Amino acid sequence: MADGRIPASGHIVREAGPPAPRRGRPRSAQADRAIMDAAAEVLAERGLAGMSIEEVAARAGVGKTTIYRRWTSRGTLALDAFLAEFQGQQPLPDTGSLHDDLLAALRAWIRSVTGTSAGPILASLIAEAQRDPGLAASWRGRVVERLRDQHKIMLDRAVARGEIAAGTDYDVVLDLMFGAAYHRLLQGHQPLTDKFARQVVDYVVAGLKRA
Amino acid sequence: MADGRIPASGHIVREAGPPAPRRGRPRSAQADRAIMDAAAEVLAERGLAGMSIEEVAARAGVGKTTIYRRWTSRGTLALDAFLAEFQGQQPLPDTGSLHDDLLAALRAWIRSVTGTSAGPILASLIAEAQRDPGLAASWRGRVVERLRDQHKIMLDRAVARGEIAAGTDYDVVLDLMFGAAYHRLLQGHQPLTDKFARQVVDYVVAGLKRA
Amino acid sequence: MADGRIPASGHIVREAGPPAPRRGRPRSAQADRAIMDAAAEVLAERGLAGMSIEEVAARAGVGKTTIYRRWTSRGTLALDAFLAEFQGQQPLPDTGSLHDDLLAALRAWIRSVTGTSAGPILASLIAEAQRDPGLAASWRGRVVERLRDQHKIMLDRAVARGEIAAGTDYDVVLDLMFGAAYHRLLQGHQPLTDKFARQVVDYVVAGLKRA
Amino acid sequence: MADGRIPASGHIVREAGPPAPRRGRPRSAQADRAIMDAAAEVLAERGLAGMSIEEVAARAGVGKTTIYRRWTSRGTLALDAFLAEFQGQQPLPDTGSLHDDLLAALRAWIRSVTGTSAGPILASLIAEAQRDPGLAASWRGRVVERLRDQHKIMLDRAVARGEIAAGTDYDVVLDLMFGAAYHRLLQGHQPLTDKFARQVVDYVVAGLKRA
DNA sequence: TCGTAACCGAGACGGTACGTCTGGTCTTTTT
DNA sequence: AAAAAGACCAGACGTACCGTCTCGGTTACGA
Repeated sequence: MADGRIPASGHIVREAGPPAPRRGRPRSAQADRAIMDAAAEVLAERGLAGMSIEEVAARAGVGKTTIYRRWTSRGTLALDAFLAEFQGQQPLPDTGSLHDDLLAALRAWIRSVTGTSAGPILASLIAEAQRDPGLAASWRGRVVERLRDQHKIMLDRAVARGEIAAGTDYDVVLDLMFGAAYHRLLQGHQPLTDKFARQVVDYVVAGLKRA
Repeated sequence: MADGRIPASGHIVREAGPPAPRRGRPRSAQADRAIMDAAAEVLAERGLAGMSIEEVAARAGVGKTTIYRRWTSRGTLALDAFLAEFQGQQPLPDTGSLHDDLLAALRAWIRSVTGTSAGPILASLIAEAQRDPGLAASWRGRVVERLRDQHKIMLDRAVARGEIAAGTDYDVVLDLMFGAAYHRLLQGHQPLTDKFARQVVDYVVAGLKRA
Repeated sequence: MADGRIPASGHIVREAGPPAPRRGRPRSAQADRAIMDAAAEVLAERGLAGMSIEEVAARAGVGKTTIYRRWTSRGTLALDAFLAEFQGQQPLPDTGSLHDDLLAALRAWIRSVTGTSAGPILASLIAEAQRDPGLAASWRGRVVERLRDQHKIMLDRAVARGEIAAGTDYDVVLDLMFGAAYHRLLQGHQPLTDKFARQVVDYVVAGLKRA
Repeated sequence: MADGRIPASGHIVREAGPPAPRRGRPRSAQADRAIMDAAAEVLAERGLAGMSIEEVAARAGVGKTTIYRRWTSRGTLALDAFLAEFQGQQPLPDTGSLHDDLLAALRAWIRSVTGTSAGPILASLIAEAQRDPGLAASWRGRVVERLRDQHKIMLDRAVARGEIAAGTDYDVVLDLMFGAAYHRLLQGHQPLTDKFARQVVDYVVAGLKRA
């Protein structure tokens, strides 16, 4: 599963059969919300490095155990709080042209990352994932792969339209495009401008049509 | 300067004039070496996340202040220990063809990153740089820019040979290529294979010639 | 009442009248037994300090509330578990001589306290009573006073036999004798030997006849 | 040693020889005082059961580690704070008569225990010692034995005067007398009155002269 | 025979305190 | 003036229990 979220009740996971009885007091949805809100708040104020479980618990008016019961680590909690906002800001454009689709997608990403507090948070989540294997797995499964699946649809359409060759390696194409963008976000050696977006897409599409 | 290393003597930096008298006991070169060795050792064993100043000091047989006197943070110490090995493993190929130059450079990078302990350390240094502005500055100045300057020489040669256009934006080209590589290193969603290196260089060069 | 045991049903205590209707599901005698057994087990293994309600509940296969419904505190539960064994090990000797009666009583107490697990448990119950007023009251009512009433019978008999004066302050006599014994149990500065028992009784009886 | 106090510096204990160099920063005497004062304060306010290391640290304006560096447990810290006041309140009377010496000593003990906050603290220290072997050892060594040595001097004098026999077992005599007093303190079944003191001493001295 | 009251096990809840770890600083003596 | 040593304050960590609460369900009585 690898989503960092700890499932309710210590029972063995059931594959099928009746809907499972659910014993004991159910998890409080209110606590859930309070924790997520508090986490998002602290995250925006101080970043992931300055976010302690202790403070999130205090702000949410919740015991620390109530957090530890749901998330395995600071990182996975932050990921959930982050995705609540970031998820859905990444559209799946359909302009009829690969070039314009990719450009729209990249622009949306850049806009999220430079225009909101998402940029540094996203960066620090990748950073945290380097030391928290559980978060790394969640990150790959819930962010990287999910976004990538969306983006592959654009490439599928381009193949269907005959714009690019059928055997194209989608992963490499997307690594080129988003790798460049993540590179600038993480290293900070150059700004994430709109001109950059256009240049990247131009190069990538040019390479695709030639290759 | 931004190299994270703290210069000897707390005196005001002298611009010119006599070679400066240097009062008091000079810094121990032996302590220097012991610290670097200990840091490299811990770094290899436990990674940056598991490296505490406390332990490095203990292993080096050195007081904590002796470390704090030389480096501003855990990250800058780790950077120094890292560069002692990584520096120089990145060659400046000159094959007479842009494609082969880029491929050789990327292959060297991938070899360092997958074949030695440098990969995870490099990743964790980038991670640490997200929370330590001093390290971020050092990282950009001593790693990113330095390597980039090397790589730009390859592109200069290609322009001179007439392989690519004169106005080409080197930064974007290098971001595409190395961005893709860093992307796979940091996200871990796909492996850093030789095939990947070839594909990336093919795409980038194709795009360059077309654009 | 002060016995730490909580009576069934939250109803107002009735003074007299019909035998009370008793509505709702009656308390499970099986749970009762399971709790007492589990408590005795943990008590023997880890002592009172290492006995948590949580673990007793888990071992007894019982919800924590089922325990809290019956006992006001860890101490009162432990007292019940303790008395189940200790009660009845303290005989009421009747040898025809005060000296021998007291000696038999003291010997029985010392045997319980040194020969079984009762010693440390008894000590830790007195310890716990210092911080739990409810337990302190129960302890006095159910252990100290009860035992004392028994011992006073021996003194009554001695008075009847003309062995000691009629006005003798029983409390002081018993405090001397058992105080010395408790002292050694709690401070551990000297062992509770049979010789000690004999000496104590000798001194006390000598003092009684003289005074 | 068994005094619960942790000696400074991690060095091996030296038996003899030069006064030892003492490396590193010495323990702060100011922190020492602040901790003791804070502990005494909390102890008086809430008793030992309500005294947490956390609060003592906070009140003393000191890090928790600074306390843990000096004392092995809550109990040994409390003992130190307690003895700072209690020690010295127990005189060594010399009236020329065993009866009057013992009475004066017992009265002084009762006065300390009933007239000041020492009573409940003393009781809770004995209680705590039942679960903390380190405290138990300190308690025996620093309180019980020390006081007992004082009291034995009174008995020595009585032997010298020919008041009591030479072979008298001092431990039993003192257990009788102070055992009775501790008994009332810990069980609370009867008050520690002056009449009680007189009766106890009368019985004990009567027993001694007869035996 | 049904409703209602009190019980049952499970487990989540808000808290407190634990003892440890590390960070970065400060204070000694020694070189 | 720098070194090694080690104590200093601060504060987060993750855990253990506390005593309470909220579920779904059971058991007995009395209407």
